Amino acid sequence: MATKSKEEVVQEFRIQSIQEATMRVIARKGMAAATMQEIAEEAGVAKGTLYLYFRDRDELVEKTFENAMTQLHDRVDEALLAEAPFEERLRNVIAAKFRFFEENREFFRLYMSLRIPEGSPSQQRRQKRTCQPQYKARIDQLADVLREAMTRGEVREMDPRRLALLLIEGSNAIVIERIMEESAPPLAEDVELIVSALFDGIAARKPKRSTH
Amino acid sequence: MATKSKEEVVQEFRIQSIQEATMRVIARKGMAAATMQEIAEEAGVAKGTLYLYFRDRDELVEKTFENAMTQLHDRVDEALLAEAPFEERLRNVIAAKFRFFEENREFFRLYMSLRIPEGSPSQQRRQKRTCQPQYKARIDQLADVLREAMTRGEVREMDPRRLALLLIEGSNAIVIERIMEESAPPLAEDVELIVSALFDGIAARKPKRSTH
DNA sequence: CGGTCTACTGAACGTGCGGTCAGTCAATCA
DNA sequence: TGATTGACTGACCGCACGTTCAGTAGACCG
Repeated sequence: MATKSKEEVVQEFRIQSIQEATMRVIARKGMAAATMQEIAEEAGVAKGTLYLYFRDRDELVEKTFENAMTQLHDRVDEALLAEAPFEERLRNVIAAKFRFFEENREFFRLYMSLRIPEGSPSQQRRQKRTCQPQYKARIDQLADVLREAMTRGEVREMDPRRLALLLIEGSNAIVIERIMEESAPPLAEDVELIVSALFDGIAARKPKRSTH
Repeated sequence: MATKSKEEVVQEFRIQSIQEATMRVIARKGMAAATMQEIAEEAGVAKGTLYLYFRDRDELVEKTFENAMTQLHDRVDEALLAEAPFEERLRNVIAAKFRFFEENREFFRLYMSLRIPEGSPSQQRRQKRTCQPQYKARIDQLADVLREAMTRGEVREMDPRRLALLLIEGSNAIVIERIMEESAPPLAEDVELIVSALFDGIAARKPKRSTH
C-alpha cells in the first residue's frame, strides 16, 4: 500500500517530535549534559518510550543529526550546484547556510558537538562512521567546486581543499556570532563581508573589480 | 626566601607532570571520556594524589588549559604587537600559532573542547568564567589590531570583529587539518595561503601587489 | 633507633546516568 | 461486552565515574 496507515503517521509524528525535543535539550544543556530523562520530559513522553523508537542514546543523537543535516545539505546544494558565476553561487551558499541556522538555532550546538569526536570509545566509532564522513564530504564537495572554478578562471589557483576549510570554518564562526548576538546585523551584510573579503582581499586598494 | 625549597620544586614538578598527563589523555580520548583514573595512571600516581594538587576535575582541566593558553598567548602576542607592517605581523602570528600547535599536539583536543560549553551546569559556569572570556579576549585583541591597521590604511575598512573571527577560525581549521594529516605540507606554504588569500583575495586577477 | 610527620595510596562510597521490563490501560476486535 | 493487543510508563538495575579518607610506608628528627 502506497498510502500511509494511521499508525505510520502517528509513529512518524512521534519520531519527529522526539527529535525536535532532542535538539532543544542539546541546545539548552549541551551534548554531554543532555540526558534521556530530560529529552523525554521535553518531548512529553516517558523515558522508556524513547527506546521504542531509537535503540539507544547514540542512535537518537545520530538520527537527529542526520535528519537536520540532510535539510541543510539540500538547501546548500541547490545554491552550490546552480548554473551561475562562482561568486554568485558562493554568496547564495553562505546566505542559505545563515538562513538555515537562524531558522534552526537549536541545531547549532549539536552541529558543533559532533565535529569533535567525544564520549565513549563506541560513541567515537559511531561518530567516525557517520558524522565525520558527512563533514568531510561537505569540504570535499566545496573543494571540487572551487577547483572547477579555478580551471574556469573564476578563482585564482591555490589548494582548493585548504581554501574550502578556510571558507567553511570562517563562515561558521560568523554564524555562531550571529546566533549569540541578540540583534545581529542584516543577513546580507555579513554575507557580503565574507564574499567581498575573500574575493577582493582585505588589503586596502582601489576597487579593482566591479562588485556588482 | 627567594629561592625555592626542595619541597616546592618537587611539588611544581608533580603539578606539571599531572597537567601533561591530563593533556595526553584528553588528546587520546577526548574531553568527555578522559577519566581521573586514566589521568592518574598516565601520570604514574594514584587517583587520590590528583586531589592533593587540584580541588576537583574541573580545576585540573581549567588550570591545564590556562597554562597552555598562556604559552600560546605569549608567542602570538610577540608577533602581533611587534613594530612591522600588518601583513608581516599577520604572517608571523599565524606561523607562531601553527608552530605552537605542532609542538603541542596534545593541547589541541582540549582547546577545541573548551570552546563549546559542555558538561554539567557547574562546569558550564566555570567555563563561562574562564575559558570563554579568554577566547573572546583573543578575538577582541585581533579586532583592535585590525581596526588600527584600517586607520593606518593597511587594511580595507570593514567590520574588524567579523574579520577577526573569519581569520582565527579559518586558520584554526587549517591547523586541525595539518595535525590530522600524517605529512602536512611545509608550514610556510599554508601560512602563505592564508595570508595571500585574505590580503589579495581569491578572485583570479593579475597580481596587483608585490607579494614579497 | 623509636617516634612523628606527611605525601601518597586505592578500596569504598555516593551519585547520576543509560538502559530494562513487568505492569497499565485505552483502543480494537469478535 | 469481555478478551486481546500493544503502545506507553516509570520504578528499578547495574555500572562507571568523581570524590573521600583511613591506612601505609618512607623520610626526617631528636
